[in-house]
Amino acid sequence: MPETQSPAQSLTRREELLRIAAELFASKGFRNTTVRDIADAAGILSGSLYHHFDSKESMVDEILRTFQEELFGQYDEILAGDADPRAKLEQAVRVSFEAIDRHHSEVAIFQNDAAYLGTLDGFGYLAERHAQSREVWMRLLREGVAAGVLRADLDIDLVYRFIRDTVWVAVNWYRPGGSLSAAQVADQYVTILLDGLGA
Amino acid sequence: MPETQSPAQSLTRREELLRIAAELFASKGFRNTTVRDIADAAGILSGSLYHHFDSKESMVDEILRTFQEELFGQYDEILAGDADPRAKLEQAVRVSFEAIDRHHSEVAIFQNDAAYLGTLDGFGYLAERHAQSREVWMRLLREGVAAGVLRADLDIDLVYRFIRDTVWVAVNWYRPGGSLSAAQVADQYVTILLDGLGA
DNA sequence: GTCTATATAACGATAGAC
DNA sequence: GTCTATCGTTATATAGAC
Repeated sequence: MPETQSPAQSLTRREELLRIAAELFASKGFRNTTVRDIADAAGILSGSLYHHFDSKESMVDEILRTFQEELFGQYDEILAGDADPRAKLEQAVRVSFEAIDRHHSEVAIFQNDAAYLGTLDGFGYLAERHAQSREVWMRLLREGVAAGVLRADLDIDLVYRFIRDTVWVAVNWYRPGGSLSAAQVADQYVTILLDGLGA
Repeated sequence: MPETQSPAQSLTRREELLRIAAELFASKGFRNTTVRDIADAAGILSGSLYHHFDSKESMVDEILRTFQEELFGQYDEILAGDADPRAKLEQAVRVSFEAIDRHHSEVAIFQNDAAYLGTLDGFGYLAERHAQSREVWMRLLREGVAAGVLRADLDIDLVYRFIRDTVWVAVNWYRPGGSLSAAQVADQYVTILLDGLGA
């Protein structure tokens, strides 16, 4: 029925183009991906992309906003839960690796291009999300120290950066569907973080 | 003496331009830094840069080669030393943070742009150095497990990636001359890695 | 929804004057 | 060693035909 395309079909085409763009942004970087790259991968010409999106920037904007709404919803659930401090830290690490597994492209774009994108108009929410993420982890760490399950002799800001970097940078080598599952990686990371490498 | 410029003076000007370029590559990324950006920062016009260098790529090539020769020389010294396995791991972490402190731009370029640069002709040594770095850390870890100072129940490849990522990604927030010295950061990272965060 | 065709700007790099 | 001037290419984005 070419005359009466459903909204669902339009949405599907739009989402398909966003998925293609996200994979290219993730693997080559936002600046290093041209609209011609995206159009080629989609089997159309570059000009045709502008029927669906206003600009290249609006594409990455939509990709990142959708992903971050889901991720921070999960962090909020952990904070609101009634698990003990050590379990909450473990949950936060696991949720992060699940995000790397299920939204690999989006995490890679956020990890590798957020610094540049944050300088553009309309991307101020990236800095807000960054601050929000810091608050989540810092609160988990402070609760852990207060409860006596985390050692108190370390610089807590440095510990935050250690965990944040360690978790998110894994997107650059972790491959969904590979030999190690996200849960397996998360288990070992939690072990190293909380118990250390020492025998 | 304008007629008889010494080699030292030419070298100084060349090194000054490389330093300016390295800072821009590090803060904005290689692809996102134009030759006009470099020339502007140096107070000359873009065409004048080509009196000193063949291309933008040859500039970053010279920056990375010089840095890596020094860094891997230090790793080799650690491997050849007679310290115990745990001390060698500590030394490797400290040497890495000293590199972040004293060669901040170079480390940032290697951390952020090596994946792209490695695809270019003439940059095959980046992959070689990457493999060499892996061998250094894997050898240190295997010796640690064999000596019984490191726990043996973890995936050693995953531990390698954990340490590598954790150490080098710190270049994105560490600032030379800031409130935390490289040695202080290295001390706390070694503590977290070997002893863990658990109380 | 895609194509043809093109506007406009920025890019890396070059040639020759000074 | 730098400047003037510009070439050739590629980038994002647009206008209108189909």
